[in-house]
Amino acid sequence: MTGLRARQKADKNRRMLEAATRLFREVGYDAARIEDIAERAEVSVGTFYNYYENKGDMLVATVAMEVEEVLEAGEPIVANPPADTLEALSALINQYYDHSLVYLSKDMWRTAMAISIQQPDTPFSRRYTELDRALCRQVSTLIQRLQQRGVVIMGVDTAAVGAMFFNNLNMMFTEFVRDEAMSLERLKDDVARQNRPLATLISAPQQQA
Amino acid sequence: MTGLRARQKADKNRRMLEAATRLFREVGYDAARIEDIAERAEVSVGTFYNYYENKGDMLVATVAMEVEEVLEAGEPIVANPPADTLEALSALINQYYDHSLVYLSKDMWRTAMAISIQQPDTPFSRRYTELDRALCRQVSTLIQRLQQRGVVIMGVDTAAVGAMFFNNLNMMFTEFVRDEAMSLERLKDDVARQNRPLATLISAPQQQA
DNA sequence: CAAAAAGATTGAATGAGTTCATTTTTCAAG
DNA sequence: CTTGAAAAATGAACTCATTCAATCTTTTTG
Repeated sequence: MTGLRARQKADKNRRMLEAATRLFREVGYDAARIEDIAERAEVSVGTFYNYYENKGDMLVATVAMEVEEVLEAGEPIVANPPADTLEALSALINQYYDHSLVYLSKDMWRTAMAISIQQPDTPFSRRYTELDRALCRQVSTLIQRLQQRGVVIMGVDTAAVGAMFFNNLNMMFTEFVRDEAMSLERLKDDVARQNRPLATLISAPQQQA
Repeated sequence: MTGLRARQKADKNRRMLEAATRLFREVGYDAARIEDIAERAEVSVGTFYNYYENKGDMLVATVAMEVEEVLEAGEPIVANPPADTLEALSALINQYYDHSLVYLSKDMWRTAMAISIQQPDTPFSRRYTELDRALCRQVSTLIQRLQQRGVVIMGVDTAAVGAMFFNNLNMMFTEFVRDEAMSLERLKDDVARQNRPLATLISAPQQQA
């Protein structure tokens, strides 16, 4: 059986994560004070800092959970994509976008992005970066899959094209969370429009019916 | 003649901007205390806050100056670009990148980007966003110019393609400032590689010599 | 089981950004 | 030259995130 100490530790960690996630959503990141999080989790402020390097670390931890889900939800689409380049891309990307606001608010995204840029060497920021890489690879893999199926022409550098699509969708998502008034639909439309030229140019000519 | 008050105000603002810029470069953003900036500029802390909403606002002000220069430096290239799509793009983009570290350190860039994401509604953040838009338009204009000269094929949505190139170069620059170890050369090479497929696909066939 | 070592917890103290009631300076009217 | 009002400047006080020396709990050792 696991030692008492290990169990207590896991339990405290769970309580803190839960308290923080709820508080972040309830009052926003800035207004959620460490003292409050600690109180809800029934630990002291000092204990919080034994588990997390700083306040931002805690937020990035919750974001990482979300991105992992997004990544997983993308797999079936990559495994069995629509037979049209732009449609396949949109299916994957819109899946990302639709999932993005399930657990997190725009405010939380903004803060998480800001932290991952400003403190790139904190453990959870590194994890965030890794997840970004994984998403980028997933897009590249989709292109590669389409190439194998003859939807995308041969001789295209799938890694380069995948990176380009990904950087574009990522940058546009950043713009989306920065603008509180921008809707998900608007985001999807804009990105689809931007993707169209490259998607069309790398596509093989349509088969006749 | 301008009133005494207006002159004093302009002078104080200049002193604060100068003090802040120098301190940021000397000791980094975090270590530069408002108290020190105020002392160097020979004003009180309170006065600092009469001119700038917060510490980050001051940094974004200095960044905005830098971006304006970059934008200006890009104009001659757009006016008279190399006759090859990828070369023209690289010329403009590398100009951006080379200029980026003249006044600002990676640390300052990271902080500025973080602020512009986290507090998008502060006046200087809005200016930063505007400048980003202007850069994006500049890239689109370059593509359009190449199209007019027959280097890029007709029927390409230059705004969409320009946005894609820009979002890619911007995202890659973010990655660059996040990674203290990444060199400018590495950044340029990576971006050129990513741009190649789209640049090639939108290019008109080479004229025979 | 006792004692020592290792691991965790604690919360008061620290320090930096930000606020705001008060004071000082400038300007315009009489 | 007053004087009242508007604008600006001020710095002590406040709010939090973060630290750390002291204390407590669990585990290991003899």
